[in-house]
Amino acid sequence: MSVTHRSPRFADLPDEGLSIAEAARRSGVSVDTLRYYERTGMMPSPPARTSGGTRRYHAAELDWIRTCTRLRATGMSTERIRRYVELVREGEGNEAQRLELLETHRAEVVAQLESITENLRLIDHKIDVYRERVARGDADGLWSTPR
Amino acid sequence: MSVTHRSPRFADLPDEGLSIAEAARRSGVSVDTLRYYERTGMMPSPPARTSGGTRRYHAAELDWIRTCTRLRATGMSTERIRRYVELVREGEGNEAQRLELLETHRAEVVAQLESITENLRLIDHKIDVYRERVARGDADGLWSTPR
DNA sequence: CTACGATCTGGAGCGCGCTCCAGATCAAGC
DNA sequence: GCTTGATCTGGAGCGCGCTCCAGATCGTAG
Repeated sequence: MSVTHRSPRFADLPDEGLSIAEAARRSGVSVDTLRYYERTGMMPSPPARTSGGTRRYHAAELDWIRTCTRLRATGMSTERIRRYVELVREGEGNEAQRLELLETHRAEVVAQLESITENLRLIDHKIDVYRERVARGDADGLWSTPR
Repeated sequence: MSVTHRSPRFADLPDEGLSIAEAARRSGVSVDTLRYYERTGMMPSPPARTSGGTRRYHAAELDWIRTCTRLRATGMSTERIRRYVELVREGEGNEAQRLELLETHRAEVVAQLESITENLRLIDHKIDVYRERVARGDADGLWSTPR
C-alpha cells in the first residue's frame, strides 16, 4: 500500500520540460496568461529556464496551473490566489491558514451558487407567467413596454 | 378569482413616483447605475421627468430594475439585456424571440453552475487530501513549493 | 429671495483579468 | 552562417460594468 506516485497526471512529460507554447496548449490557457500568472506572483515557483532564458514547464508547474485555472473557474480572484501562493512560499507551518483561505472561498462560492440559483428560479417563474400569457394572447403589460 | 393586480410589489408608491435616490435605495443599486442603465438602453422605457427634468420612477421602472438586477445577478451581460429590451421596444409579435433569448441565457447559467460545481468538487478533493496529509504530518510536496 | 442639498449632463476614470505590441534574443533547420 | 519562427521583456491597451467628476440646474426650507 501507499505506492509513491508524485504528479501522476503528467506521465508523458519529457525530462527537459515543455515550452511555454506547449504548456499553454496542454493547460488550456494562453501563453500570455502563463507569463501574466508568473509575473504577478501566481506561481509558487516560476518555471525553470534554459541556458538561453526560455521557460521550461515541468509537472509541478503544470499541476499548479491546472489547480489555478480551477480556482479561477470557481471565481477566486487572482489577488486571493496570490495570497495563497504567498503562504506556500513561506513554507511549512501555515497549513491552517491555507486551509482557511480555501474554505473561506468555498463558502463564498456556495453562497454565490445559491444566489444564482435563487435568482434563476425567480426569472424562471417570470418566464413561465410570460409564456402562459403569450399562449393565452394577453401578454400586454407584463414585461412589455410600460405606460 | 383572477383579481386584477398589476405590479403588486410596489403598493406604497406615491403617484408622483420616486426620486432617483429613493429608487436607488429601494432597488439596491446606485444612483449612477440607474442613470447608466438608462443611458445605455437597458430600460424598456426611461422614467418620467418632472417639469424641471428630474427623474420620477414608477412601478413599471422599479419592477424592471428588479428583474434587471436579477438577470445581472445570474450573469447576463448588459449587452444581452439591451437586446432583450430592444425586442420589448419593437412591441408585440416577437415574444418567441424574447423567450428564446431568456432560455438561451438560462441554459448557459445552468452550464456555468455545473462547471463551477464540478471545479469546486475537484478543489474539495484536493483540500481533503491536503488536510489528511497535514494531519499525518507529511504534507511536503503536495501544494507546497515544488522542487 | 436665498441658500443649499439633490439632480442633471457629458465625459473621464477605474479595477479586473487578461491581451497585444515592439523590439530584442533564442533555437532549429538548412 | 543564415534564416525563420518561437520566445523574451516592459509596458500599453482593452472590454466590461460600473463609478466618479465638474459645472450647471433644480427644488425646497426658511
